[in-house]
This record gives sequence, structure tokens and C-alpha cells, in this order.
Amino acid sequence: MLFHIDYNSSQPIYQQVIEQIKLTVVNGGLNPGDRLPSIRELARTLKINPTTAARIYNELAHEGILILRQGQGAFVAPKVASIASDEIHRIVATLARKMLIEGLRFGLTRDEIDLIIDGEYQNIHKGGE
Amino acid sequence: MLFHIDYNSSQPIYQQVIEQIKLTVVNGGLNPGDRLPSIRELARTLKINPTTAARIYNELAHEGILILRQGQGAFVAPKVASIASDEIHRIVATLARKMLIEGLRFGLTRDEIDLIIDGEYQNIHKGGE
DNA sequence: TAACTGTATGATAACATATCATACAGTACA
DNA sequence: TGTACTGTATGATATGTTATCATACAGTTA
Repeated sequence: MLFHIDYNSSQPIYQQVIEQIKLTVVNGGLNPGDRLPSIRELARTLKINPTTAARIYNELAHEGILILRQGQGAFVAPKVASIASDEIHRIVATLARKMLIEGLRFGLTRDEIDLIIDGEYQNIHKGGE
Repeated sequence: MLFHIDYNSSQPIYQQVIEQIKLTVVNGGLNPGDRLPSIRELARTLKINPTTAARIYNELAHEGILILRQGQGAFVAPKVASIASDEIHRIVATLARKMLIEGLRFGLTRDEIDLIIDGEYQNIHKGGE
């Protein structure tokens, strides 16, 4: 459960950590009911401000990924299909389009892009358990 | 050559237009040597500030997608493999990972995600010529 | 009660986004 | 040459995002 922050990245700190927590939940490194470090502990280990750490957990709770319990801590939420399937489709399609446009404009073929996707798919599942 | 701006989107105007121009170049709607509307004309038709329109063209020129000629206008650049292939791989892989994480956390299977990617691939090429 | 949890608020700072106005400089053409 | 178009550049302004800092409130556990 170690997260890493790249201070040179153009991506904000809180978004980096959010993505890493999402990844850990997706690949099974964190399971429903698991307790995460407290806001203050996360802030301490990542050397970020507690307000920023709170924002990370708040956003994840708002997305239905975490459940926050005052006095108890932050927990991975049980899996539930929270939003409409056409909304899911829209979100994933938007991200897929961005990826395809970048790949194609650099001259990659569809097969080369598929290979990269497959590599990332393996990476995600390699990190789990 | 009509671009559309969603003012409710969280994505900045200039990024929306940049993505749409990239898409048009990728799907063959714009070809090397083609002239785009001038900065002032783009600003007029999109009802955005000329400074914002200039920023759009500047960023695209910086990415090697456009060539700007003072007094003449903005043109689609000839295709050249501008950056290292491992850099291309890194960029596309990052976008692929974001897409996979979102898809998987909503419970989509790999096959379902592949279907969405394929749909977007068709969409991109449908828009061309 | 003590020590931990999350929650909330106000102040500050730096940067990104977008607009507005104005001016400069290169190109094309009548 | 003059005019009208190009891109280029700069300073001012406004709003929103990102991040930090300090402080306080409230629920949970032992």
C-alpha cells in the first residue's frame, strides 16, 4: 500500500493518488471492507497537507469507491453498479477516443495500439494480490 | 470544418478545440498543406477570444501538427515521425491505463472494453473524407 | 478521559484558464 | 504604394484550480 507522487508531473498530486488508489482497488490490492490509512496518516507518509489528503478521500467517497466513517476511518466500499451503463459507456469511450487519437496521430497502427493496451492490461493485473 | 465547444465541460475550451482539430487531422478531414481558418476567423466563428484562438494554434504548432506562417495563415504540417517511439509508447500507454482502470472499476470485462474501443475506432474513421 | 477518527472553515499563495485591448510585423494584391 | 489580411506580442483583469497552513468541531474506541 505504498503510493508514489511525481512532483514534476503536470497532473495534480490529488489526482495522482486518486488514480493509484483506483488502480489498487481494481487489481485486487485493496478489497471491499479494507481499511485505508487515516487522512492524517496518508498526509504524513506522502508528505502532503492533510487538507489535500482529505480531498483525495472525499473525491473517492463521492465516486462510491470509499466509505468514510467519522472516528473509524476510510474503507473500500462494496462493489455495486452505481451508475447507468450508458454513462459508463460514455466515460470509457471518451478516454478510448483520446488514446486512439494520440496513437493514430503518431502513426501507430490499430494492431500496435492494441498491443500497448494489452501490455497495460497485463500490468494492471500483475500488480494485484 | 465545424468545431463545437461545450461550455459546461470541465475541459478547457482550448483543449476541446485542440482535440477536435487533432481528430480531424487523424481521420483525413484535414490533410498536410490544408489551410485552416485564421486566428481571428476561428475566434469569430467559435465566439472565443483571439488570444485563446492563438493559443490553440500555438500549441498545435508546438506539437508539430500545424505550421504557422505570418501573413499567410495556419497550415496542416506534413507527417513526420517527430518523437522517439518509446516516448510515443509511454504517452499512449498512460492514456490506455486510465481508460482500462475506469472500465474495470465499473465492472466491465476486457471484451466489453474492447468493443467500446472498436466503436470509437470506427467513429474516428467514419468522420473522415 | 485520552487518543484516535472524519468534518469544516477561513486565509494565503501560485498557477491555469479566459477575456480584453492594443500594438507590431510579415504577406498578398489591387 | 496602400490596404487588408495574416501571425506575434504584451500588459491588465478576472475567475477557478491546486495546494498549503492553522484551527476548531464532532464521532468512535478503549
